[in-house]
Amino acid sequence: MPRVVGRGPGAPAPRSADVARVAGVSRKTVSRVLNNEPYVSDDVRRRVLEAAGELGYRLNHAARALASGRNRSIGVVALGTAGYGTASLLVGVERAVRDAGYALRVVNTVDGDPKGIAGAVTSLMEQGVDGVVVSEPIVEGEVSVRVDVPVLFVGAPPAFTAGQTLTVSVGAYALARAATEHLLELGHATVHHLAGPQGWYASKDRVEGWRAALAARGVHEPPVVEGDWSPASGYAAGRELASDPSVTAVFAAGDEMAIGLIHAFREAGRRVPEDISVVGFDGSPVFAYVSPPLTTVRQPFDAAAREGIRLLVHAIEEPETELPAAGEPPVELVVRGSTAPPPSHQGQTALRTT
Amino acid sequence: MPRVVGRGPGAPAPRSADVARVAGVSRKTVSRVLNNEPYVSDDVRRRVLEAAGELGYRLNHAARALASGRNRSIGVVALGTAGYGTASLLVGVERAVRDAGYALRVVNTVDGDPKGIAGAVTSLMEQGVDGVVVSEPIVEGEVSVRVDVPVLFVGAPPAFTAGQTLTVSVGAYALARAATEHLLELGHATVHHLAGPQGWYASKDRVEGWRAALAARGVHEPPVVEGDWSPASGYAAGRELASDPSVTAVFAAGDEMAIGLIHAFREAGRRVPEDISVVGFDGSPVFAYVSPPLTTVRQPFDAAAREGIRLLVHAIEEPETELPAAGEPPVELVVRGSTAPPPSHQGQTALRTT
DNA sequence: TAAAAACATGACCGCGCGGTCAGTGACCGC
DNA sequence: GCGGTCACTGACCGCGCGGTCATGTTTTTA
Repeated sequence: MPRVVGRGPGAPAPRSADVARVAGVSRKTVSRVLNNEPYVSDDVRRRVLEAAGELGYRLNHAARALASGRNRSIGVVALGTAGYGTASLLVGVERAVRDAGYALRVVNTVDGDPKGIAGAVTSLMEQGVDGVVVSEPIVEGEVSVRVDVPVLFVGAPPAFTAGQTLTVSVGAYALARAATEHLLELGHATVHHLAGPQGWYASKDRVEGWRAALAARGVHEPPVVEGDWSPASGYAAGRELASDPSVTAVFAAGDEMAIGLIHAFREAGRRVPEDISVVGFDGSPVFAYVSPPLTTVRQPFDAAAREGIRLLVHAIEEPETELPAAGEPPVELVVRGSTAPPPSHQGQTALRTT
Repeated sequence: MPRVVGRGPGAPAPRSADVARVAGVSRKTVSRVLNNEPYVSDDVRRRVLEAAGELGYRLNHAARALASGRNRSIGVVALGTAGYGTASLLVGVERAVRDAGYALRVVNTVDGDPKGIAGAVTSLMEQGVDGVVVSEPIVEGEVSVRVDVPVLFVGAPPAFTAGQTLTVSVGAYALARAATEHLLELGHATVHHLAGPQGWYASKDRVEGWRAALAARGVHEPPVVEGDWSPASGYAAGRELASDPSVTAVFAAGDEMAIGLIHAFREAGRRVPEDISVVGFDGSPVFAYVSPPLTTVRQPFDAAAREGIRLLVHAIEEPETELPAAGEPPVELVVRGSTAPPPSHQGQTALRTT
């Protein structure tokens, strides 16, 4: 059973001066050891660390931040939903931030509303962060925030005006294109697209990747259907699309929307994948275990988070030097059971047994 | 498009003294306004806030923390997975913490390993938090950490030894009992249980709720099958259980495990819910859209987070007074399509058409 | 009309660190 | 023996705020 040991009410927390006294060195030397500065012998370093351990000394980050002006912490503006995508990204960011030796502060926004983002960023600036991460799904609209630290936009196009702003791609364009091409290669005449909400960058990249794949084959581009990432919105879209017999393949901009879509198709008597193929977007592992198992493209959340934090930390610690270029992440298509050739190509496979 | 406006390199951030100068008041009065202390006229308050807005003044939390000893921030030890449960809880905690006027610091642990938790708590203490939340799924084992702030355990039994430790229930026992009773009421002779990993509190409560429901009806208790929360482990368990014809109802300790379970049953030719009923645990909305739609019990993440943070903030701000008692959250059973009477009761419903 | 409250000032301390500076040995190679 | 690098010491400043104290100045109340 986890046990929590209190310190006892009367004992004040030890300070670096206490450590110095116990180790028999000067306070400055303790500071050198704790900050890995040079000109400290191994023997003294060991003694200082021993004394710190003995006393249960913990560095006071607030005092350090005040004195040095550096906080060793990074703030993230996240979308306050429990979806697989946003949660994965947050987990990846936390790990990358931690590995870089920084602490993480989180502020959620209820939706991607620009005012909410501005407020969240302001709140983070007050808390004293050295850098800010704005997590993938952000909405268009003017957001003017005074920021004097580098800002990383995950999954946004690299087109911002002022300040130290960075972007890291999650490869959404390429993933959307790969998903669409997969369906075209199976023989579908065209591919419909169930997109995310208008104005979200996350939606836009996927629409463009889908569009590019269709254009490359000179295929007719059907109108985009719009959802809101929720399975319910996928279900609603599916009820519309099911009534159109020309629909044989749909690329959904999110796994959960794809699940709603498939449910609506089946309710309408359209089998998946025999009558209609569906590809999702994200790569949630659990949808390998539904029927049909969902074909999807995997977003490289961990890689994007690591790469993004690498850029951000570089911008924080060495603002002068050029930023190392970020490589595009690999495209990973996960073919499972929700995609197949269109009905017209299925004569020989004898799937019409119902 | 979001625009980020930098401050211009040469301008240092304004301080409270600058605000005081512009507003024509003393620095102490500015401090009073910002901390909502009494003895400030409305007129002065307004002038101070105007001056602050004009200068783009932002309070320096590090300096405040150093001077006052209070950080106005709460740390969370979370499980570093992207599952619906953990993500929902984190979102709920973030909102509750923010509403209480505190900032949130997050540290993930790779698994529920006690050493990891100890390290995470230490890291939070260094960062200077006024309270710590240890998120639901923690493992047994001695974890001795020096903590001098209140600690909230979410979903753990209220049995800790020292220090200011609080617990808040997510009602897992009652939910597990309700899930099991639902299956028994449908006429199943007994209910099997696919549990989470041994040693996790989250598992234990659910096992006990299930056991209590069986005992209350004097029903035989089959051996517990153990998974690791993943759909893959549910699938593996399902392959075992499917070979036993006496299995007609399973209560899984997580929605994702339930999904894996159902997949295995169907592969083995056992229909759900006609041959075997399955109930999950969590209430992820997306599983309303798979076939069969998953019957489950909804964990009150938001309510538990709010209640827990209320207790924690109370312990932080008024350590002397007694803690207000926490009410048990309501039990919410979501009956969907994965549960039905056992095969022996289905003669009249004509479901045997294959 | 006097006392008491409310409203505000200004000066100073200190929170626990990082940073700077001047200075001291001890060891090194030449 | 000389300068030079390394490994420290000790003293002091200041980061930006909260808190305390002594000292008013206005408004409200008895």
